[in-house]
Parts: sequence; structure tokens; C-alpha cells
Amino acid sequence: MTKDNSTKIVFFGTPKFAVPTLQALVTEGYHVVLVITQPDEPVGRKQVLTPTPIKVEALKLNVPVKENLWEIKNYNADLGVVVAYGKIIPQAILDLFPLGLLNIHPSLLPKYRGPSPIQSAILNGDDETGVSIIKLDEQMDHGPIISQIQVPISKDESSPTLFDKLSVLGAELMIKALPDYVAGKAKLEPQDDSKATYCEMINKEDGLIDWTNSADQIERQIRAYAPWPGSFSEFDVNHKKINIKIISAIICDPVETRNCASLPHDNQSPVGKFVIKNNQLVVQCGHGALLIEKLQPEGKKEMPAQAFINGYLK
RNA sequence: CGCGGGGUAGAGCAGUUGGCAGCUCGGCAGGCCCAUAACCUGCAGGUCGCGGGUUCGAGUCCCGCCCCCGCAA
Repeated sequence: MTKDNSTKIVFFGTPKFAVPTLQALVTEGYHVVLVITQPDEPVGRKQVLTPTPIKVEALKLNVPVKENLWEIKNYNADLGVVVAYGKIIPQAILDLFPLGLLNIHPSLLPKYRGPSPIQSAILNGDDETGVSIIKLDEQMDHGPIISQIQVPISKDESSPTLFDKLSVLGAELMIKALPDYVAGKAKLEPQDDSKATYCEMINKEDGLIDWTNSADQIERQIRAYAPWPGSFSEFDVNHKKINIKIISAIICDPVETRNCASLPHDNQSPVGKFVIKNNQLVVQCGHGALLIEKLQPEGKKEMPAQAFINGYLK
């Protein structure tokens, strides 16, 4: 492997997704002179001030960590590597890097520019997604593509597993792409802007299930929005309304196998209500129905549907 | 001190004004049946989160602690 240890790299990243890339860079012997990450934030129920995963990793690797972008001036860096940093980096900062900045984006750009590409790919039922490495330019997720790799999306893929996969693949792809790029031999393929699509920041309300949608669509939503914001709905249980998060479900379609093949999917049950059929928990949707596997009532831990039936619906 | 719900059998829940700790499912044994995830009979399984206190008596009331979860990113 051709490495140029004289290239000084500044790494920008914040969440867990960025960690494998930082690790790989250091392990492969690249000279990471500085890590820029977001400030510690209060986290969790107890609002404990917590450093970002990247900060924790950087300290472990003995790389200096700063939150102030202007610190970069003191490091004479050549190249920037940006992985889920979480903020727009101002042009004046970009100009400090002679070799520019590379960015890992977890989609097949120009598809799914924006902040939620992984969730969007699952939500839309895509067969595949991927990871792209681009050179940052002045527009969001717009720069020329240096490298790209496809990844199939299985029928039961959920956001957490896909995050993990793409996180690791992104790191590998970066390590493969860097030598040529640093040597000035990389091909820069401009994106076809006419094919660009965009995804939005996800909000809590996006997790609210609209049971008039098709079972198909709701099932994809459940996988896409795990673990946050989750997919939830209000149900009538023993004359009380409780908010319940659906953790996983199977589409009740006679074509599908599994044990729901014999279930009556009569399209007559009330939409969005629990129905017990053959001792299984089913919710009728606008089209088709969902067999609930795991769920979580508010204030409770997640539990199998069977346990929910035994404890709540008897 | 951000707001709130909770910890009772392997799982999920009940437990009234303090008075023999219960229900559904699961497990085990037996029965019925062509057969079964159905049905019948029986059995096992509990330091009621931890530590104090009040009381003749605490799952239940009081104080302290630990843990889990929903909202709040």
C-alpha cells in the first residue's frame, strides 16, 4: 500500500458512524494531526454531559481534539476528511486545505443528498444503496465523486444494521481511495445534478404511524425509523389509551410464507386497532395487515407480541 | 435538582381501607383426540428491586439507595 505519511490530515466527525474511518486512518499510518468534533452535549434522561463518540476515540488514539474550527490554522493541514460532522463547514475553512476535503456520504450520490440517506433508502424500499466518497465543494453533497460502492438492502434490513455496514464500508473505501487521491491520480466524476434527489431531516412526528397506509409501507417505516424516532401509535387497551412503539412486524400477505399465511386478512377489521387472530397480534392497515412481532408500550421495555397479549389483552 | 411511568413465579400483568401472594402464557406430569398451537386434571416455580423505619402484622404506609422505561435529541 502506498502511503504518504507526510500528508497532514484533519478529521471532522461526530457520531458513532464516523468512528471506523478515524480508526482506519490512524491504523493505516496516516498522519491525523487534529480531530474536529461537536461540543459535549447533555445526553439521556439524566442529561449527563457526554463527549461525542469521535472525541472518545480520538483521545484513545492520542490525537488532539478541538471544537473550534479556527484551530485548524495552527496545524498546516493538507487534507480534510469529513464523516458525519453535523455542521456546514464555512468556505473560509475549506480554503485552508491545499488538497481539499473528502466526505463520506452513505448513499449512491447523486441520490439521497441530505441528512437521512440511510433511512430514506429503507423507507423507499430500495434494493440497494451504497457509500460515496466525494470532494467537498460549496454545495451540500454536491462535489465530484471519487469512489462509490453498492450495497444490497435485504428485506429485513433496519437502520441500525445498515448504519453499521455502511460505516465500515465507508472507512474501507476511504482507505482504498486515499493513496491515488493524495498522489493526484484520482478521477473526479462530477455528479449528474439532473438525477439528484434529496432527503430531509427526520422529526419525531415522522414516527407516527398512519394506519391508512399500506402494510408494505408501514413495515418499511418500522425498519427505517428504528431506533429513532421509532414507529408508534396510540392504541385503546382496556379502555385506556396508551402510546405503543412497534419494534418489528411482518406483512400479512398470503404470498408471504411464515406462519401468517393462513391468517384471514379480510380487509374488514378496523384500521389501526389490535386484533387477535389465531392467537397472534394483527393490525389492519389501509391495504393488507401487519402481524406484530415485538412492541413497546410507553414506560415499559420492549416485549414479544405474545407477552403483550398475555399481560394486557386477557 | 428537566417532566413522567415502573421493578410481584421463566415472560407479561393484577393485588381494594395494611390481614393466608393471584391471573394469563410458558415449563413439568397425566388425560382426551386421527391429530393439534385447542380442551380437561394435577404439579413445580416467589429473598414482592436493595436497606432501614412504623406496626401484633407491610407487596401495600414512611425515609434512603439501586435499576429499567416513556417524553425531552
